[in-house]
Amino acid sequence: MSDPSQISPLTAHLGYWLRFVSNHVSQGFAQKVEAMDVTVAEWVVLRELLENGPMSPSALADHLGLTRGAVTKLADRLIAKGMIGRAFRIDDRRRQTLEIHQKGRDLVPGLAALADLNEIEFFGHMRAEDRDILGRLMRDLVRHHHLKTIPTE
Amino acid sequence: MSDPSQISPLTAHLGYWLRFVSNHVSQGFAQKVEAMDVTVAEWVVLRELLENGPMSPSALADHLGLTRGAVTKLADRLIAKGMIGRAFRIDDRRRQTLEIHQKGRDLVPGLAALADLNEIEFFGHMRAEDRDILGRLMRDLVRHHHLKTIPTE
DNA sequence: ACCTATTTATTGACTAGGAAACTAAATCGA
DNA sequence: TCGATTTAGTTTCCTAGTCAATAAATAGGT
Repeated sequence: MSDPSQISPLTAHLGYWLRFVSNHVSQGFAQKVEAMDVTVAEWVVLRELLENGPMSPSALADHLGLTRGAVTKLADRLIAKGMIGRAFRIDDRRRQTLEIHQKGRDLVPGLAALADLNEIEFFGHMRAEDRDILGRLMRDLVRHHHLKTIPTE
Repeated sequence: MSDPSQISPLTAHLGYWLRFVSNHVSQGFAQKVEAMDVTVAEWVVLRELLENGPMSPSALADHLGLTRGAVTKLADRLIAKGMIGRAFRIDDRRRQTLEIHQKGRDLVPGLAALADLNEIEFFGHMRAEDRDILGRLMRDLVRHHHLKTIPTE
């Protein structure tokens, strides 16, 4: 029963390969942006706030597939760096709105260029058709499992 | 220059989708194994020690693509749970050997079954052809970028 | 033999995130 | 109106990993 030969190898799983590749893509991007004093997670938040405008931590959590706790901490770090701000509401004092500040806004174009560069470095060699297929498969998985993501498509 | 319309959306990047999907797959597996009082990282270690036999923390770090510090902490947790053991050597007292204990050994088949289940839950609905394509694209990326992988196949 | 360099593992400070308990505020219902 | 419930956000504790500094032991050169 504990015969190792009956256990499928890690590498038999698509999840294994996905994690493996994804980790390297993120790591590559992390190295590119660290010189700008921004982490990958922080970049995603900046990008999201710039594209969709100010929004609540909860909305951000839904969009990015994070917990609210994670967003609280991310926001704290970004606020400490002066890149975003918290605005409290008068109508409902539980709620707040996260909005990008000029310092954060100014960083986005440069970071976006690095993101594009990273994408090209990693996937640029693939045939356009294969890139399309990969994108379609990923979006299909997100849709099929109702994974929360950005509703702007 | 800071016109948002000139910045490609996050969702235009394959890296974004890969990260998004991969995170959910790993999280799903983490939830399945937590009932057995094991984390994903711990499972990978158990599986590695069962398949390749006792080895040093350094060797384990190389195999798994982790730093030694990470392995030290992982090993500490697994030893605390009684699943593996540390054996010190007399010939070179810097070195040690990590070996799986019976309690750990007994867990591996059940955990492997959960890994298979997770794979089916997440990718089982896809057409076999699409699964093949996805696996091929991932392996091609690993090969093209010479990403280090576990040599235990 | 002795000093230096290298190797092995550990530790502490840090980023990153999840789960669950918690606080505060608003809403709902009788 | 007032208690109960729901909601929004925070906090605490945990896993997980990095990097850098450290300690301990061995290896190597003179």
